[in-house]
Amino acid sequence: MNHRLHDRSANSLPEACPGLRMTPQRQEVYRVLMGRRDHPTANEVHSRVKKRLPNISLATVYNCLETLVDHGLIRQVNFERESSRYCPNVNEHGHFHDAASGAIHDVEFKPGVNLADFLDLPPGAVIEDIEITLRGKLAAS
Amino acid sequence: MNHRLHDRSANSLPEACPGLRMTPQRQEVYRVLMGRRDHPTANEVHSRVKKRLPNISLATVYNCLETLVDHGLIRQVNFERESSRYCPNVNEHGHFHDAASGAIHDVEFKPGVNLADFLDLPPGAVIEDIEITLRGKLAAS
DNA sequence: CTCCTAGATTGGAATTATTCTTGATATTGG
DNA sequence: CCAATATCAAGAATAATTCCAATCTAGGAG
Repeated sequence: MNHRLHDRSANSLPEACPGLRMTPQRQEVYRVLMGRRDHPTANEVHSRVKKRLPNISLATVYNCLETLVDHGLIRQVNFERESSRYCPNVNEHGHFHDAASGAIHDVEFKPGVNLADFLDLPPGAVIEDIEITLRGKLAAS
Repeated sequence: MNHRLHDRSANSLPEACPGLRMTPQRQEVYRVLMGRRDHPTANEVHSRVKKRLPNISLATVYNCLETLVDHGLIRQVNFERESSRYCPNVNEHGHFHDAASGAIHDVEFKPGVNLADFLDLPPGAVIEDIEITLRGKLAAS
């Protein structure tokens, strides 16, 4: 049995993340996100985490999420003005929001595409972050 | 002097918009948005509108903006969890947020591009709305 | 091993954008 | 002109998130 690169099994934080102190709360918030790869809100994360850490506060969940986002371990995703959602997929990617089911699907870029290929960027623009959100329906296939 | 198609000079609502009752408040909210094509928040719109309609309430500005959005005359734009901003450009387009100046630039699609050309959409996805937000800096050119 | 300190956690209060409610006003069709 | 309907204003209410002050905890220095 060999190790896959970047195989973060759903149980642990990455062994070393510089400057990030590991705590049971952060560990569990991260575990919960990795375990079910949907896009929960802070509230939903709180509910899930409470199964193992019944006394954790919502404020702490917010803190943990913010810390994990700051360290690039998870991503924060916003849809319209709804509650923020959190996403363990740290690759550059977009989201498709299915209006019917409410489900959110990750949308990957096709390999080799470049933003400037399809967007008229302002001259001199250096892009640091991309957020692509699509809303629509999934036709019965 | 001939009329350009869709030339909405900065003074008036489109003559006819089915199902939309014109009122001084809506007129002025729209006028203000067309007059300065930045991306003001509801609060900023309120300030600007008050110059001509000193008694207008913020709630009414919110109502007017919502109505105009519902009728497709303006677009509502959200950045992260900041206040919503409103945009008189109703073409499909994205936004570039300059972190340094705070300015927001419209970003048009290059002609002829198709979403599915660069994104791996879920099978059967029918896109109804696209939101593309870029954050970054404008390098001195 | 114990103490000390920086950082983490908690619960609740505070904040902020937005929506809701209610009563007053205005507009339109008949 | 009147009734029905839509809009407006003001302030209360809501909901997500952040802030705050008071503990708590882990890890290093001694």
